[in-house]
Amino acid sequence: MQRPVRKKPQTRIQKQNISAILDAALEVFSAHGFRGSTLDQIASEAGLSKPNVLYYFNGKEAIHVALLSDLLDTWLDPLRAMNPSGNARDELLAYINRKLELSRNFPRESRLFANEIVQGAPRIEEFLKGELRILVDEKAAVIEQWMDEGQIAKLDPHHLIFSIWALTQHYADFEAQIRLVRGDKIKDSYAGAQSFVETIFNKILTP
Amino acid sequence: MQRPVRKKPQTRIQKQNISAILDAALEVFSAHGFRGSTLDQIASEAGLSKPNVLYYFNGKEAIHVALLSDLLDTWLDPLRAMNPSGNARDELLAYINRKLELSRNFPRESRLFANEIVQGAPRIEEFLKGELRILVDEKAAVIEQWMDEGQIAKLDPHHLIFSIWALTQHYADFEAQIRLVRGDKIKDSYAGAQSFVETIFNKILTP
DNA sequence: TAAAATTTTGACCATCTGGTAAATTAGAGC
DNA sequence: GCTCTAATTTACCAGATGGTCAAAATTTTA
Repeated sequence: MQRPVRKKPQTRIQKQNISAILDAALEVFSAHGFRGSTLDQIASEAGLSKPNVLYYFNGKEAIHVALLSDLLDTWLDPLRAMNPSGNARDELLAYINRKLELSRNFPRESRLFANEIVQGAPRIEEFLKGELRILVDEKAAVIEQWMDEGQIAKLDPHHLIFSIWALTQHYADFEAQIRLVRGDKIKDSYAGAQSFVETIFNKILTP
Repeated sequence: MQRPVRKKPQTRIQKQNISAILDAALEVFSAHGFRGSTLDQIASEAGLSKPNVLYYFNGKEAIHVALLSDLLDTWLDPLRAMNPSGNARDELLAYINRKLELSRNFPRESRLFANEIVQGAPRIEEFLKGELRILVDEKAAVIEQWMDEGQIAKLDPHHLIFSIWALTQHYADFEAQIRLVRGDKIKDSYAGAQSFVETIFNKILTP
């Protein structure tokens, strides 16, 4: 009678359905937020019945938690990859590009995250003031070091990081606004975004 | 038997209650999104009973629409106020400061807007591709003119506007993230924000 | 102050939603 | 094929939620 819940996928059907549910849930949660999403929507999107979905997860909350856990893990990677002993400008621009790529390739994940934050981050508070904060403080110190060495312009390193987040995530999180304001003029809004963001950060970082 | 619905407030009680409801709804909607908010929450926050709230508005949707209408109107003002015959850098920096002030003074309104956009802007699509788009295109042309005159650096004017939105709204919309990442170190996160944003846009705009 | 109009309330609904239990079906291993 | 387990479905339920209605209370007006 042991449910597959909270055990790593074993059978092929489990792997397949759990991944279908998570993908469906990402679609739905990122578009409507946690409370705005229903199990019926997720089930239907996954091509399963509601009770069948609940056979694989202990509840709506559990699906959401599973999604966020997966996400938060990869969310830190781009910042973590910034190398303190590398060249300041190169490292920062590479970080910016990694963030922009993340927004381009995983817009649903970005919006899932955005939904959480806009609504006060009730479910990821611990992550933000724990892991993320430690990493940010650490990298801010690195950036400050680079500034002291004169490699890049002197700015508030925390605000610099925030500005990178703001600009890169904006293209995923506010995609609807950009698309509607620009109309059908532009196919891939990231094309221009990439070169624009690179240009302005080059200016920003120049001492 | 005529309900006060959709008539401009007349009696003192109407004025008072309608404004209490809108304020409560702003609080609740901006924190939980449309579907995440309940009439009970709004009623309780407004200090009224649910049927009493529905005496003043034709339903949950109507309250939301009323809020957004009020908001969208003022949302355009800062951009609209940009004077084509003024000095480019001064006008842009003034615009940036107006947007930042709006985020600082009306964070709930900003988050209400953000919630809408992140979730695909279902209720303000017409506004975005109508009024907003026209205004943006118009102002983008002005900015391009300034660039051609050599007053400021040549950049994609649309992306420049998006970057201003991204940076200024970030402080309101992602306030939770900033607060939790920075911890209790900082009292007013806007203090640093204002000078940071001004600094980097000065660099960005320099030819 | 009495009549008329406005405001508020309490009791109620229909529907939606997250979730459960038991029974049924499909699949894997032998 | 047979058995045991995994997977799926059908039928439900309890609580939440948006909304209604008529009666009661309050305010305004004459």
